[in-house]
Amino acid sequence: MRRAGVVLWRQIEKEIERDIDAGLFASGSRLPVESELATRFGVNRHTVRQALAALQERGRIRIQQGRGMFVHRPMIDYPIGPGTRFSANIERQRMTSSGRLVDASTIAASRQLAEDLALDVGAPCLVINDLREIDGVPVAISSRHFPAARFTGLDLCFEKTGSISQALAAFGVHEFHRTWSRIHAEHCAVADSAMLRLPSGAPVLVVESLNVDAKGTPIEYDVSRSVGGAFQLLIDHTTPS
Amino acid sequence: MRRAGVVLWRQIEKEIERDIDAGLFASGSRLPVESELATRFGVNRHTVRQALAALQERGRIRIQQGRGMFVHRPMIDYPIGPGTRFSANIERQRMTSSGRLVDASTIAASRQLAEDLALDVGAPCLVINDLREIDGVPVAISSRHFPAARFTGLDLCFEKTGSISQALAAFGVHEFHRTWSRIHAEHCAVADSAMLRLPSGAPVLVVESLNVDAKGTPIEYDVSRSVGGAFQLLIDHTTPS
DNA sequence: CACCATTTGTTCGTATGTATA
DNA sequence: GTATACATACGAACAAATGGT
Repeated sequence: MRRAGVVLWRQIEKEIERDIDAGLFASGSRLPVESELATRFGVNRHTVRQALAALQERGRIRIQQGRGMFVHRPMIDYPIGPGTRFSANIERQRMTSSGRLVDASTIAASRQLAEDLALDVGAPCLVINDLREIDGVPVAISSRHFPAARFTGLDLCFEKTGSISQALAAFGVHEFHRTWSRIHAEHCAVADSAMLRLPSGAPVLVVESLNVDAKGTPIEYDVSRSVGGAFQLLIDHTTPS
Repeated sequence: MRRAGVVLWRQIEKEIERDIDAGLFASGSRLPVESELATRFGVNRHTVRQALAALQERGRIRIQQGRGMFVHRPMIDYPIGPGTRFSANIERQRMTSSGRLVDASTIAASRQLAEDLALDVGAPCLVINDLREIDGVPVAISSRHFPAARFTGLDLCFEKTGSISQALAAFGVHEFHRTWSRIHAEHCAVADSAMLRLPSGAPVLVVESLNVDAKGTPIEYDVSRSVGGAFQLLIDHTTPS
């Protein structure tokens, strides 16, 4: 197990970090106590301590004397602006992201939805719910609303490609950008708690947004609910684009 | 009681709305059942229903068959951009806002804080904690960090005026703007739960931001924790200013 | 699982006032 | 003035959803 050329505590540091990344320890949860880790890795307690100190230095865990060690999964930076794309944001941070279709249906536009998508009240809207995962862990549920008249069959296209951008391209929309975002926090609805693997009542970050095509016509109204500590939205007020 | 010239159900709608605004029913709490309201107002159940339907249409209550009717205090729209100011945002929506100093202290800049405020690590920083209230209800706690070297005494100035803008003006800063914002959701810390009158664990919206003066020098790093359903941040991606 | 009470939703019918042609 | 259409208001009964026993 022990690789040559790399000091022991570095190997242990990497191994613990892998466990954290794999979701073996939830963010905020307690790590096993030092002595337990020492026996697991078959080394002295001092050796584990060196690894743990390094992890704390890099902000991966928080050590509190007398209480324990708590894993600290750093939030994923998520810049939002006109050109926001999910996968690109995540993959820039060396993580794998995937979207999975949960269900699709057609509803009649409510007053608010009609206003956002510039439709008549009651106009048919295609709703696609998809679950976004990062490194295999579900982090967000997205409810995407499209004018059904223009995008019938988009759900099938999305299911095949797994990407909204590609699905939209199949409908002739090669370019689109975000015009506004609305953000608030609420507690997780029971319906979502199962899919996001959260206790009902846990905080979720809700981001609503509107995408328009190159001509400025609204094409997608999106409500995305993400796990509380998963994302940190970044907004740069200096650059317009 | 019945005014002439205004139809009955409109009068009842207004009266119920007044009760909600007066805080007679807390946000999320159940309204009396239809029959009870009908007898209270001395009208038929249909008449109350019309009033209630109108209130739901305007988003003031949420009606659920079999469960009841629940008051829904709408989120306060809070546009964020370079020129974001708290009081101006709130007072635009016909509410009274006030800031109250909780405490002030001087700390040494951490690595992150030093980076944000363009200071050396360990440089003294003035921290002002203030509680923001709307219509007398606490909605947010702000932790404002200033370079102590430039702004010693700012806390006293803030305590007197109750406004950061005015306090800064006294220090020769008449113009400042926000360069970036970082946003995430987490659950309420025990320390804050008392002041925000929240159950510990309730969702809070955390907004970090950096203000710079006219020359682009960082003057204030701010962490604001607001009650989950209180605010809806609005971001307009089309206008840079 | 069935059963029940509570509460909102829906659909009849009836009567009245008001605006319009 | 009359006829028509529409919104308002009341009454009674039943349907449907919810939550608990």
